[in-house]
Amino acid sequence: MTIVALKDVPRPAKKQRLDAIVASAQKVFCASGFEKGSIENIAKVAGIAEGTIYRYFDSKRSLLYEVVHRHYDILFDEIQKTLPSIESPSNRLRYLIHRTLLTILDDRGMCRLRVLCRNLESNERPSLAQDQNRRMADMMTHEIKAGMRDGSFRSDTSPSIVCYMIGGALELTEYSYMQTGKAINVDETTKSIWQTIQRGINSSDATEEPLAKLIERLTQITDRLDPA
Amino acid sequence: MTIVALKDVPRPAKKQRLDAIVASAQKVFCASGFEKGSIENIAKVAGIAEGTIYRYFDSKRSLLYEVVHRHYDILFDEIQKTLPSIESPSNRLRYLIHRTLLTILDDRGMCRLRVLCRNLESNERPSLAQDQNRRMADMMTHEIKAGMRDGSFRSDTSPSIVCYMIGGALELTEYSYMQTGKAINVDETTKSIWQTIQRGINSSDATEEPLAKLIERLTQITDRLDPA
DNA sequence: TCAAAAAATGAATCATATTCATTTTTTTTG
DNA sequence: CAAAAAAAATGAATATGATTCATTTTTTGA
Repeated sequence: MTIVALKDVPRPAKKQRLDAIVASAQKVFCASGFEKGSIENIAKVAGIAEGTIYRYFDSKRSLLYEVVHRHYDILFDEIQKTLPSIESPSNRLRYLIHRTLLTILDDRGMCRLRVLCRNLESNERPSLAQDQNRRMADMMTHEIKAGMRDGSFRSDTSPSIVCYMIGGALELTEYSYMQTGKAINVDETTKSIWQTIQRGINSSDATEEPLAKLIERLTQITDRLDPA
Repeated sequence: MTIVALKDVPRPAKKQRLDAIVASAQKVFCASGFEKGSIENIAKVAGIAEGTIYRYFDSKRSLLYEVVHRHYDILFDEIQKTLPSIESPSNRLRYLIHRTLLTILDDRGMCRLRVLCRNLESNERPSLAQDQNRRMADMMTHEIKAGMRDGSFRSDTSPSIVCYMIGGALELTEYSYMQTGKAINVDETTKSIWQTIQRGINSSDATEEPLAKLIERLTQITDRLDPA
């Protein structure tokens, strides 16, 4: 089949065409995966020739990167806007967990692409994909350090390891959702992750209440021993 | 170049040839990665024709799976032998973390293959690669549940999430090592992961020591109030 | 020793990403 | 406005590398 050129319809602006290519790529990659999703198909969906895609992108892979990059940009923009309105490092960290889980649940096709991007063999520079992960890791690390500074987290906490634990749990949750399609209970999962982390790194909390009671008792006894 | 057939050298046994193919594949994949490591090259290293590989394996991918599968078999065999000699669920869980980190540090090339296998697009059955992860996850889950039963871990622990947190932290550590090549401090990392998890899921522990001191004091005072 | 059967071979096939000479459209200029 | 130059798009041709298969070589066993 040959595409009939309607001479009266002007070519779309560069930006528009770029957007169309990225959108088609997202559709095709989400539906068929990266390997099975062919350039031929993407071009067909965008209604253009294969060669045209290569006027906008170096390679199939850089097209994938652009799809994922745009996706993360939207997510991070929203997070940047929300974070300042949340009170403590503790609550902000909890929000990051919760928000990530919402993103995962939002679109199973995108899970596939995110996971793929993370682990695509990157012969290239430090790769865009990793940047995105580091960006989230940096936000988490930032909150953990803030919490350590203001005394709400233990000072012997290793920010990077805690960050790995949270990030890793989220990745495996995403992976499981991608594979099984079984919906995540976002609130429940947030609670589980948060609870363990919190107990692990909080300065006091759990210990505080029973200790306070004991001290109260001690004081009563002391008062009796030493009456005014 | 044509390989000259020396008629007097008999063909190696099937098992031997299989092993040779797998060994060559491991060498080539570790050195060049999966995409760049060509069947042509693997055949050359094994000293056989490309076609021969396809008499032993369906596809390039199933060859990769076999490489990784054998690697995990060796690891799991050793773990199975060691686990029964370790005392409590707590200590066994700690051992699993430590042992995994040792494996990661052992061979950076294999990190590449493990990571790759985890995230290769699997159109196939529940895929071998996932089996291996599940196997480790099952061992961890088993210990966590045992700890909950015997009262050393909190009963409101979510085994799967704790497992994700440990496994995820290990995966990200591996990933980081694979990318940067910066050696992991195995003992230090084990301690960091374990400390956080332990505080997060242990029934008492951290609380115990200060409480014991308080009780000691209380007893002293009571003794004074109530002399024999 | 010779006829099957099994194994190995490597040239041919196939599937796709990528390139590039040609065509179409847009912009510039006289 | 028309023609020339520049920019964009095209899709057939190329390149790469996995996979197949008709043919050759080796082994088996009667």
